[in-house]
Amino acid sequence: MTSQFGQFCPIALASEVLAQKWMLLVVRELNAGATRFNEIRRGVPRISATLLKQRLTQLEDAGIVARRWVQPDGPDEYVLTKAGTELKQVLSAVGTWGQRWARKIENDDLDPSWLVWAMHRRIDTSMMPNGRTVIAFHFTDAPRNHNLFWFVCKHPQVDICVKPPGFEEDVSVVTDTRTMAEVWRGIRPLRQSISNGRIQVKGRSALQRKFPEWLMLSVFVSAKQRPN
Amino acid sequence: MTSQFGQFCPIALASEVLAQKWMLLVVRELNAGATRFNEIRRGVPRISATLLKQRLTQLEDAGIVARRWVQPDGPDEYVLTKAGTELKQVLSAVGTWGQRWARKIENDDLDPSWLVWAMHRRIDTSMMPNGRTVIAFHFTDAPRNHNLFWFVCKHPQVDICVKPPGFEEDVSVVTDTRTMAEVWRGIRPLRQSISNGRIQVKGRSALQRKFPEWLMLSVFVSAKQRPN
DNA sequence: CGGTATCCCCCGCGATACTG
DNA sequence: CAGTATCGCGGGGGATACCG
Repeated sequence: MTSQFGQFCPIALASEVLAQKWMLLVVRELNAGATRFNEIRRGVPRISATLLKQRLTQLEDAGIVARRWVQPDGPDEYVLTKAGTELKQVLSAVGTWGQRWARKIENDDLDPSWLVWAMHRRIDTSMMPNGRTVIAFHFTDAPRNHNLFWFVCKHPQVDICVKPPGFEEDVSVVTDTRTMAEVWRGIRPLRQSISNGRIQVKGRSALQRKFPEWLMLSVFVSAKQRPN
Repeated sequence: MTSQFGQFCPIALASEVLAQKWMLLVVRELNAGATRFNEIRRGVPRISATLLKQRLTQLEDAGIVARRWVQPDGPDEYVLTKAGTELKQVLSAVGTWGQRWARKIENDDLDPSWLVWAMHRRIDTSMMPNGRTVIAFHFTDAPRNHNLFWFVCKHPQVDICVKPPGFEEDVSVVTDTRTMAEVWRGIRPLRQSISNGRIQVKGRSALQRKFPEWLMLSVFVSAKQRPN
C-alpha cells in the first residue's frame, strides 16, 4: 500500500489516504463534531461497519485521527488531530467545487433521514423561544414509517425522533424530499417555496413565520452558482 | 456508478469523480499545462494507458475536461474546462496539506525521471544567459542508463534529453535522488546542500553560482512545515 | 504516437452472522 | 453500542498484445 503512485509529490502522498472511497465523508463527519462510531455512521449510512472501522484505522495510522477511550472497556472516541483539523481546507475546497460543478441530484441521492441528520446540525436554536420547540417533518414521497421526523429543540440541543416525541408540535413542515434537499443545498429559495406551497408550514402563525430563521442551510450554499 | 454514496452532499458528489485512484494526479498534469495523452502519462508514469484513457473519459463526462482535435484524424488534445480550472483550489488544498502532513518519502517514491520531469517545468529560463544553456544531472544511486539527464534550455523552452544532446554541458549536477527530491520539496535547503557537498555543481564558476537561481522549487514549498 | 482489446487476477467491499 | 469474523463476488485495474 505504500507508494501507491510512485511519486513523492504531496498531492500523490495525500491521495493515498484521502482519495479512497468514503474517506472524505468520514472526515467530514469528524469535522462536524461526530466522535462516536455510530454517530459517524449516521452521517455516512451506506458505509458498512467493517469498512468504517478500516477507514478510521487508516486515518489513525495517517495521523489524522486520534482514538481516545472515555472509560476503560468503554467504546472509543475518535477525534481529529491537528493534521485532521487542517483537512478543513480540503473539505471546503471540494465542497465548494461540488456545490458549483458536481452532477445534478438524482433520486437515489435523496435519503430523507440523511437530509434530516444534516439539517439537525444546522438549526439555530438561539433564535427560538425559550423552552422546548418541536418541529415535525413530513416527506410526502418517502415510504411510510420512514417519512416522519421530529426535531425536539431545547437550546442548544436538537434531538431527532422518528416516533412522535409526545410533545405537541409547534411547527409542522410538509414537503417532498427533493424540494427540501434543493432548498438545503441553496438551489431553491426557501421562502418562495413556502409561499408557492411546495413547502407547507403549519403551526401558530408567530412560530411558523419564524421557521425560515431557524433553519440555517448547508455551509456550501454561499458558493457561487455555476454559470449557464 | 451514479449515486455511489447515497447523499446529495456536494462533497459526496464531487468525491464520486475526484476521489478515485490517479484522478487528482491526472488533473494536476492538465492543470500544469499537459494536453497530449503521453504528455500526461509522463507526469503519471505508473498509470496504465487503459486506465488513463478511462479517467480522461470520466473527466470529460463530468465536464472537467474537453477534448479537442487539432487535425481531423489527428490525436486528441485534452484541456480543462472552466469547471476543471476551478479544481486548482482543490489541488492547492490537497497539496498544501500533503506538504505538511503526508507520510515521509520512501525509496519507492523516488523515481529520478519523474523528478526530472517535475523540475523541468520549474526552470526559470529568464534568469539564464542568452542563447542555449545545458544542465546535466547525474543521480548516483539510480541504475545505469536511467541516471543521466540533460536539460537543454533556450528561453522559454526546456527540453529533456536522456542521451547526451551533443552540446557542451554548461553546468553539471551530481547528487542522489533522495537529496534532490528533498530539496525539490523544500525539506532540505539547496544552497547548504551544495556547500556541504551533498549536491555537487560543476561548470564555469559564473554559471554554477547561478544554478540555484534557475531552479524554482515545487509550488508547495511555501506551505508551512509541520510542527514537532 | 495514441490509443483498443482481451485476459485474468486479486482485493476492495458488501452482506451476514456473531460477540463482549 | 461498537465493533469482529467470515464468506463470497464483482469489477477495478494491471499486464500484454495488437492496431491505425
